[in-house]
Amino acid sequence: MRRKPSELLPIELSILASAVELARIGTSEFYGYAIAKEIRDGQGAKQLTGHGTLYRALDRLAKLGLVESRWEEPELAARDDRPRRRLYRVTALGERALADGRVPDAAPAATTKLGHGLATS
Amino acid sequence: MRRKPSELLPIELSILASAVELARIGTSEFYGYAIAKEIRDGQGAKQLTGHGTLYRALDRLAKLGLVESRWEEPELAARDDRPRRRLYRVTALGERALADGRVPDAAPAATTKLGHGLATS
DNA sequence: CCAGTAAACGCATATATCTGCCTATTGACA
DNA sequence: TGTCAATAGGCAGATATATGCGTTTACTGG
Repeated sequence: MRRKPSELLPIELSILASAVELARIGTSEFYGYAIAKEIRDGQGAKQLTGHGTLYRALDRLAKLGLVESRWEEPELAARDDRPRRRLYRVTALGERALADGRVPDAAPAATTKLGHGLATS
Repeated sequence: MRRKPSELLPIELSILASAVELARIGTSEFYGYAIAKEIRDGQGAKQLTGHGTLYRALDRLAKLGLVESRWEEPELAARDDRPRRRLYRVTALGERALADGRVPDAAPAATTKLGHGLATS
């Protein structure tokens, strides 16, 4: 789909919106399956059929630095007798991205532009 | 299907056989999914389509005392990054059942027959 | 021997995450 | 503007276990 790097896709917006809403309610961390259900119920992104799409979207958001993730403590999942969850939280960058509706470019070549275009790796 | 209590069903025989074979090789404990694959590959029980059938068979074997189960340590599953397994091992009773091809009645009303027929619950 | 019923089976789905593979879409560039 | 390529989406399946529900099978009792 040759993504435009500054724009958020509908599904990504849905995720961030759901997550921020959850955080407002009091749940600071979320996980894929729960978001999937919420999006599906709310018709957020015209129904995601499988879950693959969502998990890949989460990967993208993580790569963009808009969310952070950690694995749930294994004992907790064991106690609740269910598969282990990967817990996500929206970063400050993520919140800004949602508010702006666009990705604040993480490597700010915008203002400073050191060496203008030199490979920073 | 109105089970005859003394007989083992094909799937139950398959499970016990696979498990005992595994034990002979050196793996004393097994788990549902692995057995499912082995049975499916070996055409043990004319292909089990879903896994529900197998897990219920395992429950029955456990209830009969032919296998024992325990949950895998959560940290181990976490380290291997996969869902937690329920580990089974064939009991002595189970081995005997497999050898005999029938269930040695667990509550031996056979020989002793104390009080002949009194409710033992 | 036949009817009634208990129990096993098959299929679907829930819980959770992730990957592969093919298709559809779209931004970028000529 | 039209083509190319990068990427997102969709479907399926792997990893594990478990339950609900309708159908089928087979045992048991009359």
